Amino acid sequence: MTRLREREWRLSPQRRVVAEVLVGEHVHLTAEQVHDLARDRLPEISRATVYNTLNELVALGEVGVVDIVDGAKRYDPNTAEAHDHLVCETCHTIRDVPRAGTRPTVPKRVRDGFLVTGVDVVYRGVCPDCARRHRAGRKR
Amino acid sequence: MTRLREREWRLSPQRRVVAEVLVGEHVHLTAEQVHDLARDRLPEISRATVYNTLNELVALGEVGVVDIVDGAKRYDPNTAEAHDHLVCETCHTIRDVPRAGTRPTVPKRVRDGFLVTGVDVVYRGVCPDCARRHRAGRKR
DNA sequence: TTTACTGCAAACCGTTTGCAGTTCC
DNA sequence: GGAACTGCAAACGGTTTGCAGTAAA
Repeated sequence: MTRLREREWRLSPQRRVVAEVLVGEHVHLTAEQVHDLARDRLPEISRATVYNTLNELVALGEVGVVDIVDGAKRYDPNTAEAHDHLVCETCHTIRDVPRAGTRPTVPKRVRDGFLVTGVDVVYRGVCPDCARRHRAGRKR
Repeated sequence: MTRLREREWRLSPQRRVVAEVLVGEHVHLTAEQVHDLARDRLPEISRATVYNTLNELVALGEVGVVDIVDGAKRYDPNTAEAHDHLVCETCHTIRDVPRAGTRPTVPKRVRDGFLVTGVDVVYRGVCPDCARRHRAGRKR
């Protein structure tokens, strides 16, 4: 992540911190979460700079945007391998799902001149934690 | 659409108009578009009422929400048969895609206690009109 | 008559933008 | 030194909400 950028980018403390916050597996932070985490390391960083930096990282292809739940975009540093998402309808956490087997396709009759360039698959459900909490709730 | 509702709902001119606007095939209107069309028939109808009514129709299961492009939710009256969506990245129009063949599933290892209740598939690409316009643009 | 719905306007949330000041190269 | 970046605050687009008034049953 760091390497590539040094060739394209003016490196500022703010940008470094935003990039660092996004390192990891199964990371799908909202802009606000990124801002909070970034402020832990660099208290003066502004919301505008976080948004600007996130948009630049997206434009550079360094992070992806996941916009499948509750209004707020999530930023996903895993652009290396294509993957789908499994989202909990209750707590809105997201789990990455590696792609396996055949991908769904649009039947020829329906496609009809439409150039299809990609497919997004989103699985929805209830995560183990929320399922447990829900069971506990009923019992009480 | 009308029938079911009469058992659940207080029927007002505003609500009737919103419901009527949403009748049809391949209908994926934004709230604002619904408001505009509704005003053609009932000029005094307010934005708030349109939003309230749309939310009620969604809660009743009479219409679905499609939230896959450019910030604004689309309202989809086709809840009878499950279908996927094909969206043009350029003009943001949406085409319904009937489901055929097998649906993608989450590998057991990844699922791991997560209860999966649904899968959304979104195909992205360029519609014939936009592709044509794009070609014309290059030629010029 | 009563309860539920409407319209208005203000509030809201996530995000973007204009601008003056600052920093990186 | 100059272009590029930052922070602030205001503006934005889509959506929701509080409230006083109105209308469906």
